[in-house]
Amino acid sequence: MHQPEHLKNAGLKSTVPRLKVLSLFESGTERHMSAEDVYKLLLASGDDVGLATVYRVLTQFEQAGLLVRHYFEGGKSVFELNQGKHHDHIVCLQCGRVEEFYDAGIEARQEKIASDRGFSIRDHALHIYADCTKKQCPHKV
Amino acid sequence: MHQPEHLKNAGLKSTVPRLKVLSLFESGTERHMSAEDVYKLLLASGDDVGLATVYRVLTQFEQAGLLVRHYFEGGKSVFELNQGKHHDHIVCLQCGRVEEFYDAGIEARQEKIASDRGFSIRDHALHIYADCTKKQCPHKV
DNA sequence: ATGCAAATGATAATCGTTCTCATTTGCGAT
DNA sequence: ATCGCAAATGAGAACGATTATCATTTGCAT
Repeated sequence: MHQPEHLKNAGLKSTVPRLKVLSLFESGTERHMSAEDVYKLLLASGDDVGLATVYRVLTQFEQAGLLVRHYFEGGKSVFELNQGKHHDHIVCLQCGRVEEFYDAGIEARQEKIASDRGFSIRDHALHIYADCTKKQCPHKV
Repeated sequence: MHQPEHLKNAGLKSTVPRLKVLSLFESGTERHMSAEDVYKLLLASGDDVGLATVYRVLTQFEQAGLLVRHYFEGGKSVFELNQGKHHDHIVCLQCGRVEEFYDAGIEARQEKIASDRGFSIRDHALHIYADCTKKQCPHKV
């Protein structure tokens, strides 16, 4: 069990709600979760943390670099464990499933485009919205 | 004056609020505007349309293909005239300025990535968030 | 064990957006 | 022109996601 170290390293004291949220992400049950998702999953497993706390903790984890926040279409933001390596996303419009990808060529071209125009990139988001043509895509997640 | 034709072609009857919103976009004052931006600019120029109407009209124009909607970070959506040619965006984090770009190589790679994984692209959004290094970037727009 | 700053949770508040519904308007038929 | 009515509007309520408030609880250094 190394979660407390993660929190300590991030300058956050290890409290019950923070440990629960972190281990939910580390459990790998769902890689991409909204605040609502986290809240409901915790409730379902008998741990009751307040919704406000979930929001606070997610934001703190994002600032601490433990989680990455994504703004997908539809308004609500989604979080995932920060595993160091940047990647982009394909979101299935049918089932909401999120798949990750990385393409060095795309990354390189973005850098060139930005610098050609006098910008220095701080962040970027490439979201592909698509229909997955596989049959394991029946329902909304 | 050809706005009424645009509306007619889109199957929308030409009403005062719709014409005002459309000509605001066509005036080129601001290329990218949120509902709030449109509402305030119209009020400022003496035309008072209701906020609800602005939202409705923007959504209708999007559905009719007259406008394109973008979901940038920060939650609120932003609209721009649909000029047929797809492009992506660089958003300056300092001044909020939005610059457009198109890169055939990036487009092609996206297609390949998606089809390799069994997805068919319906839409995509590539947003680069950056600092523009030029001096004409003093303030928040 | 003790104290206190930091964290929590219930609730109110906020923000962008959509809905409701009574009133107004565009426009085809007269 | 003008009548009639479906469609559109506007004011305000409602809504969903998120943030702020604040009294109570908790982690943890002493």
